[in-house]
Amino acid sequence: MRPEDAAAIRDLPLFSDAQEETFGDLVRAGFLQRFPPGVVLINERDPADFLHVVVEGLVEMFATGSGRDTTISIVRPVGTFILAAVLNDQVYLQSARTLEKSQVLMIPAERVRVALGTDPAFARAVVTELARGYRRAIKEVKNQKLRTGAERLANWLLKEDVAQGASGVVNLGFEKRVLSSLLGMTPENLSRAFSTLREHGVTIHGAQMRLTDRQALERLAQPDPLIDSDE
Amino acid sequence: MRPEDAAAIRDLPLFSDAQEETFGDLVRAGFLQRFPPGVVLINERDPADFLHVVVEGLVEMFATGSGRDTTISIVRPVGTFILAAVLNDQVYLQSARTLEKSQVLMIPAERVRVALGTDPAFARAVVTELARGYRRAIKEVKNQKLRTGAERLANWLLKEDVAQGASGVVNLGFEKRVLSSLLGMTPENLSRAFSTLREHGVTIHGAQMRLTDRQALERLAQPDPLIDSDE
DNA sequence: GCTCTGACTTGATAAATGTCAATTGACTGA
DNA sequence: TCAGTCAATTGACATTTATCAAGTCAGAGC
Repeated sequence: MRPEDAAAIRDLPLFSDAQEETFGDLVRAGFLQRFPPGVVLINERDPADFLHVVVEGLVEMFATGSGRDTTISIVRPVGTFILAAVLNDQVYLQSARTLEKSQVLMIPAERVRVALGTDPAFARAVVTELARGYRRAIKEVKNQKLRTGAERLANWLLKEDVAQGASGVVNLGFEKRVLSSLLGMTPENLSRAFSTLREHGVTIHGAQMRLTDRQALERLAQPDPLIDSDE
Repeated sequence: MRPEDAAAIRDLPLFSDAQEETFGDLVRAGFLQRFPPGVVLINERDPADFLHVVVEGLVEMFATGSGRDTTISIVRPVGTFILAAVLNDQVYLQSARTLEKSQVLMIPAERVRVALGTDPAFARAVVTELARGYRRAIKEVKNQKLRTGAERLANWLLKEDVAQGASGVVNLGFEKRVLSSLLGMTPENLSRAFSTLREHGVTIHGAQMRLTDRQALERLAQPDPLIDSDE
């Protein structure tokens, strides 16, 4: 593992307060693997044997059921999955698939549970991270139940613009069909939602969107920090 | 507080492994209050000053946005809300309202955070509870995104029947409009969904439903333990 | 440069769900 | 017993979203 990768992992709030020994143990026990795009890393229903850390690339968390599938979230570097399954030693509720070439550190679940028991600072960080995960999930339930598809798209664009430097330009970074799945709609419907947004301050250029009238977009989106703010 | 209430709270997985002193501190610091039905106990956006324990009654967790509102969950005795907001000292993402006459113990948030830092057994229980909360929320995201309204109703009935003793009779326990909100649909649509289920093994008698052909209902519902099992 | 493939867009139609209004039934209070 | 209120049901219609099909475009491979 390159030193800068270890440093980036160390900087994650989950690990930043852990004792040096704890962090060293976790990272040394982990396997760092490279994967090409399109590889399924874990399957829902699998036992949670590893805590995965996305060091480089992009990973889609998804789930299937009733003959349908849906994207639950996109994990960027440096991000982890799935802490709750690892800590409670239960099966994964989601599958994960690389969207682009990725590097993933796989830390054995047992080592994470041991660290939880021996390092109080790490335990506190785990609590904070689990609470943040819960709050993000509640925000998503609200996003799905309280908003139409076009509203979810509008809010996603506003949020993503801020995440990408608030320049008024949003680069998608993955295929539109993944975005449609994340937002809870079909690819055709996402296309129609983008068409709707053309009249509300957005222009579309392939995988890049420009927010040309932010206030018009916000009027449609009605952003709410209790749904849209970062955790 | 009646001894049997304290015993019931003690039996909650969150508290059952806490040291006697920790548990005593938390309970003594709490205010036990009685509320009539229809009372809002907390509002979303409020600072999380208390961990609430529903000792008796029934509490609806709900949220509003875009001029709409939705029921996120129903808390029965003995259940708590909202641990994640208390631990991370952040605003509530949900509001709570009594559905019937209720007794609620309100434990100051600071005391919970102190207990987290001093009692390792309690801290482990907190981790487990936060992980369960996260997993429940992910199951709800899947429920909302992967299923139609009638499928959600069918699965709710199957699950609730088991929770009520698997007798084939489900007593709603609150108004149907609350159930419609919980399932993510309008009251009219719930009514239509119940009509649909009449042809799939369910008969409706006011607030009581009978499952007359469980297999027919399961064929429509397609229950999935990764969505429907208890956490 | 050409062909093929897959993502995306668009059109038409179907299904699911929401909105609005009217009616019915149960419950409460006088 | 009657009147009023509220929840629920049902009907009609509107909106949102899904499905299916056809066409377009960009990119990859030869």
